[in-house]
Amino acid sequence: MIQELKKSYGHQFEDALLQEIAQVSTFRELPAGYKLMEIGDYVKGMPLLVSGAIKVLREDKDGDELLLYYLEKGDTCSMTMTCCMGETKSEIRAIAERDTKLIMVPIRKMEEWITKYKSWRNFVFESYHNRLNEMLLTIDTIAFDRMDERLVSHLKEKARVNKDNVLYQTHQEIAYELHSSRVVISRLLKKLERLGKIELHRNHITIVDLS
Amino acid sequence: MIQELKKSYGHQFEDALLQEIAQVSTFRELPAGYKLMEIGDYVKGMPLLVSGAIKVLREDKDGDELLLYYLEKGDTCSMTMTCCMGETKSEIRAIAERDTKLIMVPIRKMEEWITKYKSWRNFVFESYHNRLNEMLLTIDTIAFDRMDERLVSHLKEKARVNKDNVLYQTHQEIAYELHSSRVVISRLLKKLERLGKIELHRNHITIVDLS
DNA sequence: TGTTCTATGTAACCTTTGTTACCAAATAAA
DNA sequence: TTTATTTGGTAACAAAGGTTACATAGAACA
Repeated sequence: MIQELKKSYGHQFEDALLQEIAQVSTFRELPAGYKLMEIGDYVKGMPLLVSGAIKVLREDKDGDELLLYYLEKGDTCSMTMTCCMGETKSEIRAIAERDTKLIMVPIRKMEEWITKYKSWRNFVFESYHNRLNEMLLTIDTIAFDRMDERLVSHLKEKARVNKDNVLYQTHQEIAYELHSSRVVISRLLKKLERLGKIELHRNHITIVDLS
Repeated sequence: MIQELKKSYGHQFEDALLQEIAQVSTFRELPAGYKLMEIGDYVKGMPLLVSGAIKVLREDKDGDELLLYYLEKGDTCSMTMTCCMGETKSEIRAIAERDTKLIMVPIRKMEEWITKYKSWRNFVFESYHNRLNEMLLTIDTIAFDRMDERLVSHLKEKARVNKDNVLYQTHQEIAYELHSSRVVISRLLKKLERLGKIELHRNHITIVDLS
C-alpha cells in the first residue's frame, strides 16, 4: 500500500504522515458499479482516491436522482468529513464510476492529524475548497443551463472521467443522473447525432466532436 | 466589541481566543442592501456575524442571479475561507439582507488559530459542514422543486430571516433571486393570494398562512 | 392638479420539458 | 429457433415556465 500512497500522495504528504496512513488504513479495490455509500449510512472511513472515479449522487423524497460530481485520484469526500465530525448520517450516495482503488482512513485519525501535520491540514481544507466549488458548478448547470447544454456537459465529463470517448450508458441511465426522462434524453441525443457530434448505438454512445 | 463577541461567540470560544479576536479584528455595521462582496473581489477578511443577515448570490455569464443561502448570527462565510486559502477571487456576491453587525477577522489569523485553538478549529469545520449542507438544500430546491414550491420556500425563508411576516420586496426582485421572470412570479403570487395564503400590496407582501 | 414613473395584473402566445403510447430492433433466455 | 426482455425512435399531447404586449393603479413630483 505504501507504494500506492507515495505514487498518489507522496508529493503532498511528508514521510511520517505517509507511514501513519499506511499503518492505520486499509487498501480497497472497488469494481465499477460498487456502491460505496448509501444515503442514511453512518460514515466509518474517509476515502483517499488512488485511481478510478467515484460518482456522488443526491436523491429527493420521491427517489429521483441527480449526479452531483465525481471524485478522482487525489480527491477525498468532504461530505464524509462533515458527516463524521457531526456524527450524522450520509446525505449522499457514492458509487464507483469505474474500477477504483482507494485508501480508507479511519475517521478518528482525521482530527488528530489536523493538528499534527500541516500538509494534512492543507489537504483537508483544499478538499473542502474543491467540493464547494464543484457544488457551485453543479448549481450553475442545473439553474442556468437548458437540458441540451446539461446533456453535452454530462457527455464531456463522462468521457473525461472514464478516459474513453465511448460511453457505455443507456439513455435511461443518463436520464436518471440528469433528473430527466428517457424520452427527453433520447430526443436530445438524436439531435446531437444529426449534428454529427455523436454516434448512437445500442448500449453505447461514441463521441465524435462535442467542442 | 468584546461584549458583542462574548454575546454571540462566548459559549464556543475560550477567553484567550476571544481576546485575540478583539485585538486584531474590526467591528462593522452594515445597512440593509450594503454590498459586502462582489464576484471577482479579492477577499481580505473573514466575517463573523453578530446580528442581522447576509444573502449570498451566484451569477451566470449573462448576469442572471440566483440566491444561494443566508448567513446569520454565529455564521461565517466558508466561501471566504476557501478563497483566502487559495488566494483566489470570490465566486459569489454577498449583500446585507437587513441591518447587520459583524466582526471582520483578518485572513492571516485564520490558519494560525486552527493549530492554536481547538474551538476555532471546530468552528471552521462546522462552518464548512453547514455551508455544504446549505448548498445541498439549494440544489434540492432548484433540481427537484417546481417554481411554485420554490416560491413558497423563498417567502417562508425570507420571513424567517427577517423575523417579519411582511416582506418588502417587489415581484421583480423575487424573480431575480429565484432566477425566473417577473410575470411568472406575479402569476404564482396571485394564485397564492387566491388560496388565502398571502396578501399582495404594492411593494410588500403579507404572509397569512403558508404552512 | 396634472404628469411621470414604478409596480402589478393579465391575456396571448411560444419554447422547453415531461408524459403516454406504441413500434421496431437488438439481445437474452427458453 | 422461438419467445421474452431490453433498448431506443417517434408521434401526439400536456404542463410548466418564459416572453411580449398592454392596461391600470398607486406613488412621486413638478
